[in-house]
Amino acid sequence: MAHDSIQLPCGGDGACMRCKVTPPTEETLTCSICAAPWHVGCLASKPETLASTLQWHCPDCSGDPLLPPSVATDGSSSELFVAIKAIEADESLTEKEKARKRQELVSGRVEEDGGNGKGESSVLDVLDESLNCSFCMQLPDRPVTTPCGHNFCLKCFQKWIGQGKRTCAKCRSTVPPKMASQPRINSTLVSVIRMAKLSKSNAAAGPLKVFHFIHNQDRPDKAFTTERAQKAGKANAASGKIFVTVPPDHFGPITAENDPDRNQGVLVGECWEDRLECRQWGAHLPHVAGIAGQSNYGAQSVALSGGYEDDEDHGEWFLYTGSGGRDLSGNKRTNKEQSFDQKFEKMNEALRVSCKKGYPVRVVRSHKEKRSSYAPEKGVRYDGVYRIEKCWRKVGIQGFTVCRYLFVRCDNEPAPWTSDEHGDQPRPLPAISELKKATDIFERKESPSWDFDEEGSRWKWKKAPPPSKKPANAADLKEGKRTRKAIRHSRKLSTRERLLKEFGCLICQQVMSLPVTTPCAHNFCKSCFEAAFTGKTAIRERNKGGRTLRSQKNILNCPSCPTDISDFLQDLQVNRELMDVIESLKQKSEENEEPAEEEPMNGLEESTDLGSSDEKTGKKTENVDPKDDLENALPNCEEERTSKRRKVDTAQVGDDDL
DNA sequence: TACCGTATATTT
DNA sequence: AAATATACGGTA
Repeated sequence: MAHDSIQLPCGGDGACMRCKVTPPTEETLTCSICAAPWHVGCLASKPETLASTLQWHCPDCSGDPLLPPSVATDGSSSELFVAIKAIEADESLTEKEKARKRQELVSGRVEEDGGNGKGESSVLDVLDESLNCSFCMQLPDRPVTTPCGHNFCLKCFQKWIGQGKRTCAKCRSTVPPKMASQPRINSTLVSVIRMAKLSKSNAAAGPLKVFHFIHNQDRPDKAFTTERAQKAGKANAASGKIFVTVPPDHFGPITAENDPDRNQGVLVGECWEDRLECRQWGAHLPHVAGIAGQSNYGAQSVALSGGYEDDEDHGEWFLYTGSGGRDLSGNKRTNKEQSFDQKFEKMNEALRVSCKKGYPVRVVRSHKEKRSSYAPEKGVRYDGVYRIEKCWRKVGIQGFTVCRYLFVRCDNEPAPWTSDEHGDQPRPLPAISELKKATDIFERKESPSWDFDEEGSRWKWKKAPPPSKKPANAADLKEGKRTRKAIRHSRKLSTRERLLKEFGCLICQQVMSLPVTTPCAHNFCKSCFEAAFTGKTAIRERNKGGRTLRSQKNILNCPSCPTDISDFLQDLQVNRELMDVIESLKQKSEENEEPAEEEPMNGLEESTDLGSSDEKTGKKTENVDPKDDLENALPNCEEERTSKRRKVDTAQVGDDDL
């Protein structure tokens, strides 16, 4: 975790890691998110108000999540400051209790929720009771799960690790090095928590908004152009039909109007197998290059694929590196070695134009980015739009100059890794320490074209987007016929049922019993999980096979991904917190047992029945696709999508067709 | 690890 | 209009 800030918290011994002094209590400040203590004297900016003191977020945490809107009142923060100190000094309290007390102090309430009487609303309580992160006592933000089955916020966990701890904060089990260095976000929990929150906030309001994670269902009309290309495999394939009708120089989200096939647009969280498939949905058109743009017009999208080691990903914001500086002679497509300096020209200039104008830039993340906690584990995922707030040049890791860009998220839909019900709100820019050594610093002077509209509480175009210079994809215009959208209805599931559905085992697809969570953040029934390894011993002799046999340790892969989880298998721990949640949900579901009216669940064939005379090869029927229902709970997280299964989500009420 | 079909921006 | 340069892919 490269911390950009030179501000540092106090270490395990209480000494400030920056100035090395152990500050007195009154000079320490505790982060309300990660609970780490900081030396006030070493902070660049101190909270000024009472409220902000109580809700103070440390530089690590505040660089990223929303800061509480700064309160205008000045204040004698001292009293509350003192109150907090008192709590912290109270030896009779456990850390947990302290954290809770702090929270209560801050919020001035004992427990959120309370009201809303209806049984439905208390699903949040169910999660709350079992799943809370023991650092901040909130439902985990970007939840990560230790092999011992305890759930924390990513940031709280990283903070803990950053203090040199290598044990679980809850049970003191050892945290494996891989988990410490590359914690994976547990997407099932992300979805479930968000869903629970949504169900609460929408209890009285309109239909529940669910974020679909839909897999690309069609293949290109013409996947290959030449025999040779076909033979050589996908890497050499022509990219095929573009399904959306936006022009190639379209900026911003792709909306339903431009998605004739599905009429829903490209939603945050959508995943594709590879860059070619991603391209077909228009999220990022170049199938090799990381930047889509034109130097005199702007950049529409970027990919984070781990190709540039200077990149630094913090989720809602990241530092991106320009392209070029590499020797591509010899017919190479990429080259890890940089051999000359980058300049603000071509694609790098295009990015600078988007910065200058404040255009929204679509961002996709690829599984190839291994250093980021926010990368999908497979394929390519659309993560929404970001703005480039500033750019500059600096000497990169390899010693040559690189162009740098600060991307900050500004999308109306929540990012795939948060459980927030809403998208971004304007956030303060993170402090970037490398700016001190930067040259050619460029910041936007004019007001951004894409900006937050306070009235509507949404991001939108404040100035007209630049006129497209290219024709919209004509492929779809040829047949005027609209795809008939499959009608899929199912009986309306209660919130609890839908939540339960999220807890599907990745193997049996039933609601998990005795759930276990792998270090790679996949969830299974304990029995299914174990069954997947029966007959495979932890020790195996490898007499054959071309390789030399080195360690005796068997490589046992997660059933959902290539991660070696043999260590995890050795000491299999049930995720009890998760299990408690499931049990409570089940129990309450049965209690409330309302006979739901069965509605016909019809065919949901995913629309391959294009009205046109397409030579659809009718392939892609690889999946038996058990019509979904509670029993066939398909987890709907992109991280969890392992096969070509299709998510059949039906939560939207008005999703009928023409 | 080597290698190549492709798409597109930019230059000729 | 055609040629060239470039690109954070993907596969055997």
